[in-house]
Amino acid sequence: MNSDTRQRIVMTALEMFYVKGYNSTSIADILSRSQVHSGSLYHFFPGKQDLLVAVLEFYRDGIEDNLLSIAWADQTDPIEKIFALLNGYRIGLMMSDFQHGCPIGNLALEISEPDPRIRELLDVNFANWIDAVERCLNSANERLPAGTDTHALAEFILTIMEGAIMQARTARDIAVFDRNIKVLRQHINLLLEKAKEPS
Amino acid sequence: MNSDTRQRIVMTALEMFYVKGYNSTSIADILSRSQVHSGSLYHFFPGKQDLLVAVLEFYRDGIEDNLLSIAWADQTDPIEKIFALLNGYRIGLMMSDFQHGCPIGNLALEISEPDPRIRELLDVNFANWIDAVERCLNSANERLPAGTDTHALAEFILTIMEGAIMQARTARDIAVFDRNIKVLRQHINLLLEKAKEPS
DNA sequence: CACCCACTTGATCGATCATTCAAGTTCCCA
DNA sequence: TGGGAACTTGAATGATCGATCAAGTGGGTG
Repeated sequence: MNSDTRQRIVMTALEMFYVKGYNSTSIADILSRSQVHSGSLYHFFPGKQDLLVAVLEFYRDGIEDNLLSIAWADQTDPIEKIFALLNGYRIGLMMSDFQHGCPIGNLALEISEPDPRIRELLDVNFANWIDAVERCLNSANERLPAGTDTHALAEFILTIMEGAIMQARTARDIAVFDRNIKVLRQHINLLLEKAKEPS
Repeated sequence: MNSDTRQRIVMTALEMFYVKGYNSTSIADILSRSQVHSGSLYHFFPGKQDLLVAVLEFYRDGIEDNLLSIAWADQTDPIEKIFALLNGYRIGLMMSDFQHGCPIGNLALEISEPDPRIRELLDVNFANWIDAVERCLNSANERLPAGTDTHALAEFILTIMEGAIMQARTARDIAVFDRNIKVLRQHINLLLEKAKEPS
């Protein structure tokens, strides 16, 4: 099986869905960018939705190697790992002139009546991200107030990342992103301080 | 000038962009739903983008009367006004079975290369929302720690609202929204407590 | 009454959409 | 070496897209 062409299609689609969105990316766009002919694409994927499924699966399977391990390369403090991860998105925003946000977030808002497979994959991608942050928080457990709900806090951090990217892209101003991260940092600091207080 | 038809078109477009998104809503959709013929629509609007502009202007001009005054009807405490506003989106999510999120947020992520008018209107709509929340925070100024950046905090609250809606819609689970608001509440409480400390 | 102009009707346009398919080509295995 | 499966080519399809426009209708004004 020639998975070379298949992979080129998926990678091209990933990039284009990322930048233009799913609905605004035509099959013709993908074909011309990936130098593949329609027959080949439809040999591997029954339809456009199935291509989206493959893209989301690819993204899901690459989170560890392509996102976390890179962002965390030179971070040992688990709290700083979280901010390093957020900084990765910041860099993506700036390097692409605000074209790149979060691939999953874009799709999550765009797809209004998703195929169950797609909704599930969006969910799994969010869940994996939250899990990774939650593991960081759990590693810093003794520095946080007793009884801190680390899952809810990790979810909250994803929320801020998605919301901050949305606003920074709209304003085309990285300062919006930075201010949001700064307030998050203040919240974390308040938690760390509170944990030091005598109970 | 017959602004009756015009208004019906704008209201229909608002609702459909809200639920299906801009790209996924066709002119034909709007025509059949609003019982208007294409010639009439193009009499009032040169093109689809101009219709989106009208929708965003309509939304901008209605924020005070249609959003804030309703959410704040029986709230006097400025902090509680903020949570009442957030609760309005919560109700919208539940009543529409997760179809309604934030009209502006959806469009902000969907429109990748916006007409300058559109980007500006998205920005203004966000700015008005932030201003409203900032006014609440300023009203509660003496209860917050000295030197609190109320603009950044208001921006942060919008961020959380947008991110929380995104995740709750994807999971189709209101508990996600609630957990996010709960963490925000904890943050606000930490600020209120800190303000009471002797300096 | 006559004229005009705002507005409506609805058929129609070319472009683009996702998708199909018959006719290739390549390559592995028997 | 021959056959068949995997894959490629690229023209073609019908549907749908946003947009156009000539022919109306109706109400207000001169």
